Amino acid sequence: MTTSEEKTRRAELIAAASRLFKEQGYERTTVRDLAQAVGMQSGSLFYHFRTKEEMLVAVMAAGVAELSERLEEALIGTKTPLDKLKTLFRVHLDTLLGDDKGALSVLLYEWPSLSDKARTELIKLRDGYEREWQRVLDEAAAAGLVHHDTRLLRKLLLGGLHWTIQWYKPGGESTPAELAERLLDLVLKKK
Amino acid sequence: MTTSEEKTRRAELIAAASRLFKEQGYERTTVRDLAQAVGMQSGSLFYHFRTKEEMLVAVMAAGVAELSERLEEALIGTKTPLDKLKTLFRVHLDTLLGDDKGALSVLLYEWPSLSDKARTELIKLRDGYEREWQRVLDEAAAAGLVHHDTRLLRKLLLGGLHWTIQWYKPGGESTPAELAERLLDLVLKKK
DNA sequence: CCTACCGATCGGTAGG
DNA sequence: CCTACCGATCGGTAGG
Repeated sequence: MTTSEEKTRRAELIAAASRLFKEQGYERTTVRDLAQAVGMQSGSLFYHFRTKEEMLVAVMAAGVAELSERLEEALIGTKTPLDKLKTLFRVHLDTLLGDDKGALSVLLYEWPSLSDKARTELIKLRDGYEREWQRVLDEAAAAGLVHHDTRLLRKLLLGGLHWTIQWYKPGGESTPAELAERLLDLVLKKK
Repeated sequence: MTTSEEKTRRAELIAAASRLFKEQGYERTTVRDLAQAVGMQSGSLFYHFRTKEEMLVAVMAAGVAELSERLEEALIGTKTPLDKLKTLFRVHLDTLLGDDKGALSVLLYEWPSLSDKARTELIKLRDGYEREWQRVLDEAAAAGLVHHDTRLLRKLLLGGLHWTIQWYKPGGESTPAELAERLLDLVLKKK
């Protein structure tokens, strides 16, 4: 079926765009780069996406969707507030530093390239993920595990985790999972 | 004297570039934008700077220099480890969120636009600032104020502080100085 | 510092 | 999805 082939091709383009946008940045990636990465002519891109920006939106939406799904799934098996807290950190860093194809890092760092309309749309999706963080942090604070100013704590922690991609080197002293544990330890009031 | 006039003009260009690079990003700012901001023709820019990238380097170098000077100056009047810790947070957020013309935020977010050569040069300057953070954190840890894993703590905190510019809104519930205090409180083991 | 300009490249389109 | 192309814009330069 043509439709399913088109979906596959579209998915390939999103995967390639994730990688290229992460490596080179959105602005420095040309439509010719993108087309070449999947073996088509640059004009053919616009059969799948109306504009280059639409590709960015697709990448970012895929990034937040994957992250939210992973977190939701990982939280299912958890019981204690501490378990949930650990899961928050681990899923975030595994996705950002580990097996992610780049969509999450594009989501974090390419906001300035979005139009106002697209930004508004994506903020809604991102807020869903942050609300999940807020819920888990509130529960942890109620259990005395972390500081009670959970809204600010959420911002500090997410910022700190987002920033790991600026300095983390794979194959170094810590895996993403180990790093998650060490970072959590920095803000834990008791164990 | 022509020389001092040239210096003034160069400083004006760096100030304009700081503002424009912060507002629009380096890639989306054109040499025509930059020239217009100081009232000259676009070709005339290249009398002051050899390339557009040289302007970015100048902005980033100015950003880290100002930040380091501010911190050094502010630390002079401090005595206790807690005082020094507070100064660390306050200077960083005052500069980033307050009166800064934009150079610091450009410094933080435009690394991917640099050539390898320029990046190496700027890393050295930035490392000086981070070493100062490390010293203060080590002293605070020795006094039992913060977690002993100060290297990772430094990364978490600097990341968290850098990220504030993504969500902080001037005129909101906290001034940069108040925010600094609240954030420090999140990682303080005792007071 | 201006004038006048250039080659390269960009995102995107028409027609098939 | 390709071919062939376009107008706009980009960073940068030569000559004064």
